[in-house]
Amino acid sequence: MAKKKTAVSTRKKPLQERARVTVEAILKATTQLLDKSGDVSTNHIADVAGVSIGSLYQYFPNKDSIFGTLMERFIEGHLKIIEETLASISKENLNLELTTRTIIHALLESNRKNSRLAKIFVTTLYRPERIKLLQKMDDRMIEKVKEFYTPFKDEIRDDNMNMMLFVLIQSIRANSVSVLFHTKYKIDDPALEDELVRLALGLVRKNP
Amino acid sequence: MAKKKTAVSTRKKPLQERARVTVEAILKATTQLLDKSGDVSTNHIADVAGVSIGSLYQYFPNKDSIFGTLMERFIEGHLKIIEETLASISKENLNLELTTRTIIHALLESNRKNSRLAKIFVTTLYRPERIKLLQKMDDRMIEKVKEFYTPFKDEIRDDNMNMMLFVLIQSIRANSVSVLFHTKYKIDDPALEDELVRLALGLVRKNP
DNA sequence: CAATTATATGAGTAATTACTCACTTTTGTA
DNA sequence: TACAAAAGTGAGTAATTACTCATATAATTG
Repeated sequence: MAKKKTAVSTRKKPLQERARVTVEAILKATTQLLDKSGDVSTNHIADVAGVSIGSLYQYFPNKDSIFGTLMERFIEGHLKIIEETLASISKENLNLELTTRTIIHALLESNRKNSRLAKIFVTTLYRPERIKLLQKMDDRMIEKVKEFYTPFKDEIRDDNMNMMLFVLIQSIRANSVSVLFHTKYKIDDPALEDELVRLALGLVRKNP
Repeated sequence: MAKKKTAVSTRKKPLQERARVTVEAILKATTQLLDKSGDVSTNHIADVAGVSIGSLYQYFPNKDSIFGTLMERFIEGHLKIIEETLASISKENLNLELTTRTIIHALLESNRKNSRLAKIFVTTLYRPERIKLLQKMDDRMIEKVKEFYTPFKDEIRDDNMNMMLFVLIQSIRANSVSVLFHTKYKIDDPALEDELVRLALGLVRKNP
């Protein structure tokens, strides 16, 4: 069949190490195929992963759940980056511009390294079956960034906080992903980082 | 067959009025289906359009070309909005903030009214077969916005001009589309417009 | 009013493909 | 070692679906 909705994940959780290897191989193969080839059928995924199609369906209830898993990982990665930056910044000598730049740099770097995942993100994100996940993840992002900015609460605006952060997050995400598709504007161009820092500060800073 | 690449558009151009009606019906039906239903097969599109599948293939060499046409229209619409705003602004009493707000307002309004098309845009844009079109359209957008800002060249930055405008365009586009998928942040929330205006000015204005 | 060209039709088809299931092999453990 | 549970296999299948083509109708033109 071409389409089919299987009941929500009643599949096995991998318990043994070899099973975890299988699952990872499937995810890796999917990433590769989504990036390169046109053929992202489950059979082909299984082939490339060096695994039988039966094994694939032991751990993923349907094809879409593979994409879903990849997407969750992508956002989790971003949340983790913010957390780590949050933890690493020195509590003395706090500097709004510098910490903003640090986090933007880290996000850009992450998208550069995981460009495949990042591209898949944008091509599979805005599908009806994903919207809820998207909203939940955006909420978490906003909370994290809010936390990130608390040490600077005297410097930043407090009107419109949520919308402001929403716009900030969307902008950084959109730019750091869309450059992956462009040849003219590149993710490792320092000018991109500069513009995003300027964008962020222009948004969050109180008007003097 | 599930996939097939037909030679590039060797199809008929609609000459008579009835043929143009047919083409429009197909595009309209496709828009509807992409927005609502899961079934966007060509047969179903033809059904909803009230047209035979044979007619569909008289004017579209393959399924994807329908999406391509829709996408071109979407961007053409945005370019037109900028042009119109450009034409309408009074040559005296030029005001950077006001004109920026005018154009952002118009773009948001356009996306609100054509929300279906806007959503399709984002879900079908970043596919390998579209990237070239995307780049060409982004280039045109940048040139248009550059033109838009020439009357204010004393007030705005002139370093990094292209990257600056690229980031600006991506940001406005991403935000005005992504809110269409969210329930919490809405496209007709005045706060969104405010944030985008702030974002734009923060990016383009010279540092005092 | 032909003759020509444009438009419309839709049953048929060849490919593709998501997923199942009956079965085998491997691993953990009592 | 025996047994159960976990993991792995892959041929088979039922749907789906993009697209063709032989044919019919409508509009245009001379």
